[in-house]
Amino acid sequence: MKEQIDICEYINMTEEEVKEVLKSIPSEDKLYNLSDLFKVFGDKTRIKILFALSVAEMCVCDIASLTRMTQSAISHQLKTLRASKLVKYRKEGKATFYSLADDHVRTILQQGKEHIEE
Amino acid sequence: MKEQIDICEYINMTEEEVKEVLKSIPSEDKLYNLSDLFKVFGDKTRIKILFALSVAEMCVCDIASLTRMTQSAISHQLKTLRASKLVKYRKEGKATFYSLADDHVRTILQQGKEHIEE
DNA sequence: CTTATGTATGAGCAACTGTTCATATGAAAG
DNA sequence: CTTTCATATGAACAGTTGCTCATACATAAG
Repeated sequence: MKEQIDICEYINMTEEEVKEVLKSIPSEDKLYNLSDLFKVFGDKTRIKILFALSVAEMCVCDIASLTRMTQSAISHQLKTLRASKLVKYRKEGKATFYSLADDHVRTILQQGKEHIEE
Repeated sequence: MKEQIDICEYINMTEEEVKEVLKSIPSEDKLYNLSDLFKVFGDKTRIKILFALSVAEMCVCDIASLTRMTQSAISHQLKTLRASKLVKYRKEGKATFYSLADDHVRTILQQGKEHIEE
């Protein structure tokens, strides 16, 4: 990231607009967290898991069975989903049951679906 | 992706639930498009651009200036954003002006922001 | 104790991604 | 025509990612 303001000769905006635009761009820190969050949705296996969990709580082997993925692959991805707080879990004997953490997940998936279906 | 149904001895769900879960998982084709869409949001530079454009239409050099990125980097990313139909553009003389394609973009960004701010 | 089952995790590797650099294209000005 | 400015794009390279395989851990059963 270089110092690079004014690469073009003029800016096609009023100073007022420039201020507003700069204000609208979140801090580096938030941008980092935000892009990290969306990266999690950017994988077929993980959205598959999220769609499945949006219906019912499931244990790891259930998820692996129904998504037709290996236990290891699912376990690795659940770790990612846990880290982003998109799923929560509870242990019961040998099994671990996962479910969606909150409703933002459903909303984001829904909006995405609407966008591609247009 | 291997044949891998029934990796565990029993499924902890009723047949009814299994059916519902399988119904909730979109087709491979849709999963591909969906994860591709979210991948686009999974990059700091691109969300920066989207936040900027959510305020005002801007030309490439404006975006580069205000996001403090090189013209080339921005141009490459705008290509990605165009491909996902998240931005639209119009040419005017030497310049190309970009703007947001629709409101799903704003909603998705907003929901993401809410999630990380909790 | 030993064994079996469900889950988690580290290493390794192929595939993908985002940037830089060099260059091409296209429109306006001289 | 040539030059200049705004934008687009291809190649190359470093960094990242998601899988598999092997293995470790934890709980339950024998």
